[in-house]
Amino acid sequence: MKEQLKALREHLRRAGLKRTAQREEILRIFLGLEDFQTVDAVARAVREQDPRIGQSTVYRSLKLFVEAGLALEHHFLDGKTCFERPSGPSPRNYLVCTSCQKVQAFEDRLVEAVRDKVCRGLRFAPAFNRMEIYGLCAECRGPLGEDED
Amino acid sequence: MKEQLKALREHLRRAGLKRTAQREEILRIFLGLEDFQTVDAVARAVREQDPRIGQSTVYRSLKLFVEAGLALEHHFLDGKTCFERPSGPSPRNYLVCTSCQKVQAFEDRLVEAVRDKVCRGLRFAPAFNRMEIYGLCAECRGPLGEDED
DNA sequence: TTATTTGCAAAAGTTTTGCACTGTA
DNA sequence: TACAGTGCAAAACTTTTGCAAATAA
Repeated sequence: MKEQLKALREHLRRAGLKRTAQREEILRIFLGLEDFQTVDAVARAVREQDPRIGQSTVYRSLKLFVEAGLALEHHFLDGKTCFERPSGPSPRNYLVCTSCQKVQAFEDRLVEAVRDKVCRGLRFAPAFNRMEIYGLCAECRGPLGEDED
Repeated sequence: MKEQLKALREHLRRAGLKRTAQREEILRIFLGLEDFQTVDAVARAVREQDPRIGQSTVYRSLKLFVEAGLALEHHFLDGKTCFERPSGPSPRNYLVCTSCQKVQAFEDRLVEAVRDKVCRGLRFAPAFNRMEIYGLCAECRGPLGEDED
């Protein structure tokens, strides 16, 4: 069984919520999509596979997945809500291509070093942080060998 | 005359747009508010001072200010649109208090160092970047002298 | 004069909610 | 059985747009 399905059931059990076919179906479909989909895209994919599932259930389930740690909600530049399927401990740092809109996550412990330095100076107690870099991804930038940097 | 008003007029002139009382009035009110207000808050403040100004004009003006470089649009954690009044070249790095919702900008050239390092490795051509740190601000954290870090 | 801007109200898009019915525990 | 979850449609928000009247250049 998929670990995420297991995690969902565990979360439901602990929270005293019920295990339903819809929740598991929506999770399965969500996990099968490309990463960083909008609610609408998820809802359409769900409707395609099972038109009997209502869109409010999709909204409610995605929110549930966020609570269960199975999804992360984002609002990049355009403000549209989209959801990430975190793989492992999430770095929460992103490269967003302004041409093709693709998002890729990255990790770099220097980010946390900056966070600690800044927070110490301002007496800010950090809970979590994120860095977003907007620009052109390797693909949109063109073939290798071009004048770079 | 305020430099921002000058900048607005200059932008209008260059873009072949018209200088109107509403635009200048909304700018004045916007500049007088606390930083990082939602559209709705700006619209309410405008309505308070001059009920004859319609809310679509507020929306249109804020968008104009963004184009003119007089405002920056943000979507922090909750996804709500809010606007910053940039002072000087904007650092685009923020500390967001999860208790009182206050936002403070910060600058640290290490952020740009991280950006360059990451982008070089992934052939990503950065246009701009931002870092957001969520947690408790000094004020919400409590009085000085408490157990810190 | 002429094209832009405004205010209004309607429309469009997104998310939430009330409620009767269904299904899980 | 009891209560949470679902589907639907309506409501609540947020933002955009069409259009006639007003206004800047």
